[in-house]
Amino acid sequence: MFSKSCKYAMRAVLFLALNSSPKKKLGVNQIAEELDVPKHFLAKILQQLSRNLLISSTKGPSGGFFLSEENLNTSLRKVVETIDGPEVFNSCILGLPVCSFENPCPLHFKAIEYRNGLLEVIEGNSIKELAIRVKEKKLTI
Amino acid sequence: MFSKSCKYAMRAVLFLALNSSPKKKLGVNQIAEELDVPKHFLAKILQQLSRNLLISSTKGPSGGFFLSEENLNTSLRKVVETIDGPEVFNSCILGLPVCSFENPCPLHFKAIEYRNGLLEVIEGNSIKELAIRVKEKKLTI
DNA sequence: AGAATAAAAGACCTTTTTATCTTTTAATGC
DNA sequence: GCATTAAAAGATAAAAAGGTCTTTTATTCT
Ligand code: FES
Ligand code: FES
Repeated sequence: MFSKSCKYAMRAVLFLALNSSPKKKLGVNQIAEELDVPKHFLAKILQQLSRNLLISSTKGPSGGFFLSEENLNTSLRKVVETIDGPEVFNSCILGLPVCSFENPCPLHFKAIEYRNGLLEVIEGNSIKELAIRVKEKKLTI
Repeated sequence: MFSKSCKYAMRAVLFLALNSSPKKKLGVNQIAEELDVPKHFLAKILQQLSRNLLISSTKGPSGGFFLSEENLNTSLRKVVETIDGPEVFNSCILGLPVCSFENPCPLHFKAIEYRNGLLEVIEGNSIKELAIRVKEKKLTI
């Protein structure tokens, strides 16, 4: 479903939502260590998210990555689509050139159900809301 | 979710279920052309399935690939697991080292629902049954 | 201004996946 | 037995994904 980059991205964003703020920025090192992902690779991903204004960052001493209020109020779907492209939620699970109700593959209806279920979670909630849920339900990221 | 190889494999198997029989074998060329997939690549995949006894084949003139009655009565899940490995339906959608009820990620429950829905289709039906459904409902493969 | 810090950017490198091409082996029909 | 056919097998190559390292740029603090 999601590329590794995308998985790292989602986890990092949730981690930032839970552990950073405009006055408490985190360096790649900390994030990478905490999530146990390769740090240079994560840096690339975070830069990409930053360029696309999905996360915030400042350089220099006491700089780092964090989520602004605006960042917190967007959906994880944007993060996913920034990394894996807009087609992730729109392509046939069997690889047919188009996924449609008119020309469904044998897995289409189940697959759609699934995709919609996931979208419900990552689009129906803001990053802030997801982070709250993670904390309350002690979910792992 | 599935690798390209796996997608080709699933489609090819369904295609064989619909268009071949022990007395009507199909060559890679025909299958590849019909499904519009790279033929040499498909050949490799079919060989792998054949080695694992999920499809049948004979060499020589009037040889080709086909499904035996036994092949028809197995599940697509075996095809999937032969190509993509047994972990496809068992790994965390966010890439956490383990996927479990005890340590769920934020997408765990929705993801599980999805996976189970897909499994229902590809494990709850034999390849033969799936093929019948494809024909009746005019599904695309 | 200058030193220190941390992200941004860019150049590489490695591995895996996807794809192609060639040679070998087995079956068929004459 | 020989020519033909088609899969099996193997070797190679191209592309994409994943990962590392180095240099540059911006910021902060002294
Ligand atoms: S057509 Fe295959 S998932 Fe929609
Ligand atoms: S823990 Fe992530 S899908 Fe189960």
